[in-house]
Amino acid sequence: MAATFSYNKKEKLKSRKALEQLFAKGKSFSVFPVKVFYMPMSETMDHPVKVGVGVSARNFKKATDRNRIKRLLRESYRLNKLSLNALVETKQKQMAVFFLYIGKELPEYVLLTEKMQAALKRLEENIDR
RNA sequence: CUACAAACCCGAGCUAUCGUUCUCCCGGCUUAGCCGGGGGGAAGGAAAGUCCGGACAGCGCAGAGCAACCUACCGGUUAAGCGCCGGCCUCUUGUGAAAACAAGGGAGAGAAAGUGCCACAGAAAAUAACUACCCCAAGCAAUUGGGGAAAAGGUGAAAAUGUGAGGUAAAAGCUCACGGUAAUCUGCAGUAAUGCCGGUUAUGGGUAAACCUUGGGUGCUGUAAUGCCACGUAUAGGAUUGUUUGAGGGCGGCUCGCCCGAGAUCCAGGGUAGGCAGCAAGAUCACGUUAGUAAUAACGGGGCCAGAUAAAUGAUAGUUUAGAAACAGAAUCCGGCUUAUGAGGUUUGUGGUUUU
RNA sequence: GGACCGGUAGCUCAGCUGGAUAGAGCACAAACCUUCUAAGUUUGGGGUCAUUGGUUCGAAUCCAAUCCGGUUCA
Repeated sequence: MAATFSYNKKEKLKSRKALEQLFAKGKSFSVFPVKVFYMPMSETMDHPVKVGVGVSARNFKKATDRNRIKRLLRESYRLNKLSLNALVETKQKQMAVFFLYIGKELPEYVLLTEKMQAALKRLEENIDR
């Protein structure tokens, strides 16, 4: 697959079953204000790394705010995902990842990009464990 | 010219790079799909609150009674409405000597069917007699008893239709005159609410956003409805109950009636949580003409304008308006109402200032 | 997406149905008791009854709209 910055339907984590498993059995760490859930998957998927994003409706009542945070999360993942994807692919693994925003204020794009880079780096370190 | 208020309009444009979703065309492949290239569409005026009303679907194309809920001046408008338009009555404010005019508000049927409630104060708060007044009786007298009488009495949100005259023992709509209010009848104007003139009757405090009465209306549930396809498990276990002496059901609260009827309820455990239709051409949008005071309707030719499913419009940089736009994100679809909202524009009203 | 409930003192609640004093417990403050503290006793302060409007003589209570918080169905 070509190394692009895409983030289309295939790369999204959509299955309700997979999400339940991820939250129940997956591991997690947080790089404030983002909490990362991740889990290696055994069954084959149509893309090696599937990613979802989310915000709590409790912290952000307005739908526009939630939409914006999700967009920013997606954007920062999309632009920084390359090395993780390459690593996972060379190791012949499959992964499900979920980014949950746990802050209580609207983030700046620059800050969120930094945090996302840090989170992805840590994911790469933890990939074998 | 400026400040404030109200109503309406508008709700951002362009360029570059990287991306999302739907769709059409072309090409390729290992052809229910995927990949590559190209074209096109892609949130709102409120998408919101869920406060009303429909469309559509299912429930037996739901039968009777009660209950419950909604609604309430009149006419028009609409698919429909607690919306909108026009009118009537009424209240408040302003101007005015008044008539009236202007602006704004009105859950605007019935208190003369019945029941309830009306604190404190006050004689009394609704079949009014405490004081004072008048008459009769008793008593030397103070006074006591019986009756008449709503004309006077601090109060109170509210006190029994106002003024004047007659009348009387004292009084009283008891009678009369001029009024007020309510009901009703004739006539006139108006489709009607209602208004005006005249007559009759009454003079009964308020409260129906207290119960209630009257007129009108409502079957219920909602697109996660509903129809279908695919996949999977346990045709297993325990308890209670029932099979014509009828469990249970027919998605509304109760009763009745009708129909179906061999399973029903609970416990523990197991499985699935995918796809297609519904689902995007319609009470549609903008324009024009005609009818109408208006809401709105009819006609004409023209346009096609989101369709996702952990859920699509973004990020970065520059630039323009005007200041790195405010409120804010479709989820079955429409018509309203309500609320939030940046800058600018238009109109109307009020105040101030300057010039003539 | 639909349905429903609530908002009263710093906290937990009553009062609302049925209209006229805003109250209870805990907490807080002061005094008494004690060598001191706790406990106990007595006293006190503290409320735009979520907001706005309406009905009424009078509204925490009735009605309407709005804001905020919560529950529930599939």
